[in-house]
Amino acid sequence: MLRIGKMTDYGIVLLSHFAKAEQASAMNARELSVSAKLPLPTVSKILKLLSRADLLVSHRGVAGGYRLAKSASDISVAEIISSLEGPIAVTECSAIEVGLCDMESVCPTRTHWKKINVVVRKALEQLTLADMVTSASPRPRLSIALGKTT
Amino acid sequence: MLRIGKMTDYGIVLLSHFAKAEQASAMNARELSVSAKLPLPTVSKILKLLSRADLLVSHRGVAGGYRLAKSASDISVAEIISSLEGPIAVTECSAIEVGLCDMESVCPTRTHWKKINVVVRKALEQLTLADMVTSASPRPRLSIALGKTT
DNA sequence: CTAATATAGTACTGCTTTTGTACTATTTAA
DNA sequence: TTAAATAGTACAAAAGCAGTACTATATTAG
Repeated sequence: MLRIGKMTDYGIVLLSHFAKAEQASAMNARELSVSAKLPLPTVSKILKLLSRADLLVSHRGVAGGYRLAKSASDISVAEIISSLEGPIAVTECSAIEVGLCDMESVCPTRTHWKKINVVVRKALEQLTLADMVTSASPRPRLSIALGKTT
Repeated sequence: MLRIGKMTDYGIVLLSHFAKAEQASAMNARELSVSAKLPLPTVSKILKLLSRADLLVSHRGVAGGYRLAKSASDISVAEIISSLEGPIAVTECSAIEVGLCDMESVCPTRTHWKKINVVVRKALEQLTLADMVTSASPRPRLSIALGKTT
């Protein structure tokens, strides 16, 4: 089913709130919890992760809060996913390097994941937070050209 | 982490065996279990699913077994994934239609998943089983052009 | 016609992952 | 100095998935 976690779902929702009110510099976790109707601890957790990944800038203290670290069109969906769920990889054995998976000698084509990952990651890098907020473009026109190097 | 289940992993491995020996009409579950070094019950389960999805053709009885239903270049990775894990969708609320998710009024951009799904699915439809078997093309040259309809 | 072989279907158990929460520390401004 | 807000860590509960076993059905061989 190619699942991405709920955390990423929430993350995009929260980031969308920032993107829509980009002028309002700072929003704190409680405000967002109310406006997004998500539990506060969960919101805090996600905002934390997003700021650690430099998608949000945090400001602590009394009048603190979070704000978008860069323009919504400069934040790719790939970035959002990898900050909330780790590197984009379809299975463990292709996240890092070759040679970790001890079954590599057994299965002749465990390299297939690398190919799949490349395709998926490229696709997600094209989508930005700005695209997510745009209610227009019901179906983004998309063409993928896949040429082999052989 | 964008996880796809192990079942799909195994499925691609098994299908690769068929693709490599495409002339050998039929292979049964036990043979494949040995050559792929995967547990027999698991192999059976996967082959069953793949044949139900018309990627393999089954033949029961004494000299029975499975064989590829069509050419490896006509089997897309998207097909393989959806036959082993259900429809390709990143979350439940975008698998089918709009209107199921009761939070749709709350979150202004729950439609984001639809956009993400379209991009990912398109990407996976481009990759075929034949690509998986090709040990050449270490990094498939890939260009994605994304134009908005607005 | 019977027996042997192989797939088809179903149901169940254990485990891993992920979600969600709570608690404590640290920073900042009034 | 105090209050407000983020940072960090640790943990418990729940959901999803992997893997196995068992039974039924079909097909071929003798």
